[in-house]
Amino acid sequence: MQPDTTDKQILNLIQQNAHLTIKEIAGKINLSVTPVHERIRKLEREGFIEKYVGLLNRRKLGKSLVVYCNVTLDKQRKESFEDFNQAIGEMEEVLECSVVSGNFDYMLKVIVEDGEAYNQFYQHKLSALKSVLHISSYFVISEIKYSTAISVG
Amino acid sequence: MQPDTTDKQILNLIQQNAHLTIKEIAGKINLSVTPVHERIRKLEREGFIEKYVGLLNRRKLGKSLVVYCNVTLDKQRKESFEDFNQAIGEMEEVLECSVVSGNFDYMLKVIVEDGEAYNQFYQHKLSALKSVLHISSYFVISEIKYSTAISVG
DNA sequence: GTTGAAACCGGTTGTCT
DNA sequence: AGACAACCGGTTTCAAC
Repeated sequence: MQPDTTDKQILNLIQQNAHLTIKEIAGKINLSVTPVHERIRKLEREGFIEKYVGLLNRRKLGKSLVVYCNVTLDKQRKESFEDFNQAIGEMEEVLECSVVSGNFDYMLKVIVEDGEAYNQFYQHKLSALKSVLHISSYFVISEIKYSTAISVG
Repeated sequence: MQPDTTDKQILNLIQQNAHLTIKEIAGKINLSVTPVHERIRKLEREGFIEKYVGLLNRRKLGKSLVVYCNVTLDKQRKESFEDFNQAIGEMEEVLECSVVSGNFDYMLKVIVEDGEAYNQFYQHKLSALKSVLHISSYFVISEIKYSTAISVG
């Protein structure tokens, strides 16, 4: 079942602020608490809402450096992809990893303390993987925008 | 003030699941509710926890295509950066945007319905910006990992 | 989908150690 | 700083419309 307009309003509110009370949501969309409560449970049950998370300030926690990496694998090797995917899944420094089209194979987003920490990660973890052929690193100098909210029209 | 070990345990739990009750958190770290409650309020007040959000399933909502873009600006133009930053901030398709080191200027993460929607975005929004000199697009074929949780050691 | 009521449970606060 | 207990408010379920 696809969400109707009311469901989409609720989804938009929840992906902005998961601490809104049902009362507050109901007020914003001019409904009473009962249907809002039912709709949220349904959206959770059917998987439109995957999870609720707290977003932390990485700088205050000492994670000042974000790096995007382009990784190319050695295609000659058997099961390169499975090995790589598994290893990446276990690396806490890697927040995002996707297979992409184009000149290289993977796009990664890595978060670490600083340049030295990235050097450690690069040398001892990422380039240490046998399936990795080439890596290009792009250091984030300034974060213009970061959002987890997709546009729900 | 930097978070101590107990604070870090709380932060790790909250960035995994913002719907844990204080009781549940207290149980997991062998404390009673009072100190857990106080610590969370402090972590919020001091900005270690920035916000609480619901994460949606983009595929179920019809947003099947993720594209990473490398954008180069025309440096000759005055105020290219300010113009570009402002325009990007208003584009709902762009979830992440950072200034990066290297061959190009910006790394973007864009989420849209499908190839046709990306084409519309590319032609009428992104490349329509006067400050943009060059764009390279990398389509996500498979998402291996996506997390909002930074490692809090 | 709305209202109202009731039970329940988590958040919140004060007090004591 | 943590434990305990009491209070308050939101959540959840139900019935009736």
